[in-house]
Amino acid sequence: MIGVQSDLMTLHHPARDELRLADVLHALSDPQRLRIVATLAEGPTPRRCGSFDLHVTKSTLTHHFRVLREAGVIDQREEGTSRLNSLRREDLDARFPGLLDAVLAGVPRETAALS
Amino acid sequence: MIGVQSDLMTLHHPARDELRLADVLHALSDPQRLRIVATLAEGPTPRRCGSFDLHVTKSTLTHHFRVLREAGVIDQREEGTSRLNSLRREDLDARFPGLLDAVLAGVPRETAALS
DNA sequence: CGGTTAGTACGACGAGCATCGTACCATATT
DNA sequence: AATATGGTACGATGCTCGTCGTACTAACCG
Repeated sequence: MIGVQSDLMTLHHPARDELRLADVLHALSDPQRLRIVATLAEGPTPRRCGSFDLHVTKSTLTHHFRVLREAGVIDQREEGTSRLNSLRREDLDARFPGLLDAVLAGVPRETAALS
Repeated sequence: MIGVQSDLMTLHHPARDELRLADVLHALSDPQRLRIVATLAEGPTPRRCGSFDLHVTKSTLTHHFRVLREAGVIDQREEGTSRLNSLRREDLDARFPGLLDAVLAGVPRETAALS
């Protein structure tokens, strides 16, 4: 027991119809996470966790990615030694039409810092 | 000093161009506050704080209204013994076009409980 | 005046959050 | 095998949050 989400379990992603608005908004209500989402939205290709230039440690990064994933904002797939992150655009647009676009349009634009 | 926001000072509302996305999202990331905003959006007339049927105490209510006001989501005006709340629709739409509508459209619809 | 109504202020409590450091585990590369 | 890379797990810390209760103020109604 205890291994509720341990070991070989796949990463938990909420299903589209399980997305809760308050959780999504909370996930987006942090500047670091907003930058992650904005960067993710800049290109269609999934990105490695490490390719985001935020000034936080690796463990903090892991934390933010988990928050985003568990709220259903991003999708994380294991790929070799990395974890590839992508926006769950379709699901978000289906459940909360216009929300993601409105948020992305409002993200302050000093978000350069690509890899 | 100290009386930074005390006594007879008018309630502090951030100006339109001072609205910060993360703060707005955070203000909206609580179920109770989402209900307040949704209820406010139902009619054009400002509402008293007490006219929202949330199951929290008065002091908690006060807290939520302050969070919403300080994030710039609502406007509060003193009116006799009450405080009239209204959505800052124009300001929000100007700074974050489509955001409020997207959020309102996504608020779970069990929000009856009018006065 | 006394009482009611609408709301704030303050203080408290438990929970959660953002952050970090250290330790650890895979998978590659050399 | 040794090292590097990309990331997690766990524990800790300090702050903020949501909630409450009690006490208080201000305005209105008799």
